[in-house]
Amino acid sequence: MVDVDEIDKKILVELRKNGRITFTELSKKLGLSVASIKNRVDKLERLGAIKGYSALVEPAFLDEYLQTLIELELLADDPQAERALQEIGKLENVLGIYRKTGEFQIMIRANFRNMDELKSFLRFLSQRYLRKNLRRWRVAIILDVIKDNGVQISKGSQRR
Amino acid sequence: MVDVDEIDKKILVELRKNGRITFTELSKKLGLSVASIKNRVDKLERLGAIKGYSALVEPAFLDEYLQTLIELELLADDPQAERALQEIGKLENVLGIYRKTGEFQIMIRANFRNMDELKSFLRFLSQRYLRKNLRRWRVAIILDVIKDNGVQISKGSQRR
DNA sequence: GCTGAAATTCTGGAGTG
DNA sequence: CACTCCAGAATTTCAGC
Repeated sequence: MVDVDEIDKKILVELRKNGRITFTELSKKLGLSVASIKNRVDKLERLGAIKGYSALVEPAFLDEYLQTLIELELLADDPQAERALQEIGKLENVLGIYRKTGEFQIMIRANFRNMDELKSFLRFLSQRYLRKNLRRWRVAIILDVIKDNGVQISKGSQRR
Repeated sequence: MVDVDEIDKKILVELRKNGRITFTELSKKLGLSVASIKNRVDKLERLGAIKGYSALVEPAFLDEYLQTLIELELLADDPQAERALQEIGKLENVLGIYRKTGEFQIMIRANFRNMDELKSFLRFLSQRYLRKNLRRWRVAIILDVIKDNGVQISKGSQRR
């Protein structure tokens, strides 16, 4: 990775741990002026090293009582499916979509208000988007989140 | 969820999409004064609705060329293992740890610089932490991230 | 590239209806 | 709850090194 030095990497590590840290704090931690920190963060965003920022929201507060990991086995990687996944990614309750190795090539992380919503999502997936391509799926329920996106979640946080 | 109304939920949704949005911008989007937005965000953090903030970092910029999903099958949920998972969560390259249903009860999302680092992490898991408890694991390589933590990632971003 | 300093914008508290 | 007010911080821009 050209254009990115050790200080930049430290900035990335800090921002992954705390996405709302101020440039002022960063400048104290790393011993650079605020202006330099800003220049570097701007550069990192421009280079695509930082894709965005996100708050880690406890799903229950959005009435998302069901956290799931859904794996999909597709028959082929056609561009159709690729586009379908982009579309699915626009849904607010879909937190992550990953292409991966293994029996199931796609992993979706999605939250739902209840079983009915999950069921209609699965119906939606097969009917609307991945009609011929989707061979089977597997759903796991997330029982507890210990760490998420680089942020350690306090124990027993799933209580309501 | 008592204490959380529709406006609060909109705030959570916005912050999940953009964790660094200013209160001023939020106030424009939602038609409330800046002070009210701040009061609400403070409340949401206090209530634990917001667990933290994170930047989405393209792993290659941290020399993390190997993105993985590691599943663990544990023999029992003893408190030992619970503590071990907390410890593992302190590692910077471990982005997520989830307890879940299914054959494998734990899913870890972790990034590595190379195969050797992955191998020593797996050795570490079984030797150091989960000695008697760990029955087996399964590793999948993440090939592409389409959406992550509520933030859509531009297509073909995994190129290098 | 980094810096300090000025201009602008945002945040955090106190207080009001 | 939501609002205004305002002091103090943080951010942004820029000239100079």
